[in-house]
Amino acid sequence: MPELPEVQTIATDLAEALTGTVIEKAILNFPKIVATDPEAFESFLVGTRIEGVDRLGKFIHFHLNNDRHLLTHLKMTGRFSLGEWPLDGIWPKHAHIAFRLQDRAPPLDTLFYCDTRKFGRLRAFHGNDLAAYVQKIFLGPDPLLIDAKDFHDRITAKRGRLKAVLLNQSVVSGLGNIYADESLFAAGFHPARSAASLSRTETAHLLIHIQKLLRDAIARRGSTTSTYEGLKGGGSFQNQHRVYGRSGQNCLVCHQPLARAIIAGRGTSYCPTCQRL
DNA sequence: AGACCCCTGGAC
DNA sequence: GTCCAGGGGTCT
Repeated sequence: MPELPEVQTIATDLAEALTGTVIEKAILNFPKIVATDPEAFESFLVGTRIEGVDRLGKFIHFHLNNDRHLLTHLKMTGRFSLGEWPLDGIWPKHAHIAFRLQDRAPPLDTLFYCDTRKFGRLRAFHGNDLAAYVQKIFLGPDPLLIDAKDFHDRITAKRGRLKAVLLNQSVVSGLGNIYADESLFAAGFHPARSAASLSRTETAHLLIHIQKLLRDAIARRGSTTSTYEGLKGGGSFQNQHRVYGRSGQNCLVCHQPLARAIIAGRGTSYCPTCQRL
């Protein structure tokens, strides 16, 4: 499941592969994957040039010319791949959109959006509409850019358990299940602790661990799991996980068994000894 | 805060 | 066949 480091890796790779490229043609194989008007989607894109690709929380943001924007959320299983324009209705498995790239030769003349579970969504916007959409969903600041005071104010303003608050994209945008569990372990906080109870010192400590974890994970091109695949293959940060996917195994610090709970509706791995309420 | 929903594939 | 994976929207 792509989270901030995986989405960052994909966006960086897309930017390198596609900046300056014109979208010659686009076809939808599964219209529901487009959350804005699917009828208008293809003509919106035809002839536009990709001027850059970056990340907005867990969204991938394609900057197009003429103040047009394409926002993609990969959710659980979305991915991009390069391939050959589908002839005779033959598409790669789980490919839902094809973007034909100008001045590229087969078999790499097409960008595909693929998504096994079809949870992901693409949205096409003109500039002002993009800003309005980001406001509408209350997308919070990036955890890599936020300062300690703003982080403290946002975390402690929410009632609820700390893990649930970290996963709330309107508090900070980009953390998912893996990096929430890993950062709580690294910082020594119990996932069920009340978010509002953290002191200034504690939120500062937590933020330092979140940022270090995200930077290390980006440096390793993210975590490869059963469902994440980047444009150029997976990352290697899964080898650094200390709690995610390890419940029942022993804590690498205190050697007691890691526990599992459901918090915020998500499977949660933590060390009951090292992470105190 | 929790339940359900959107979906598919892999583990058992 | 049943359960599980879990981002995020929606409803209670």
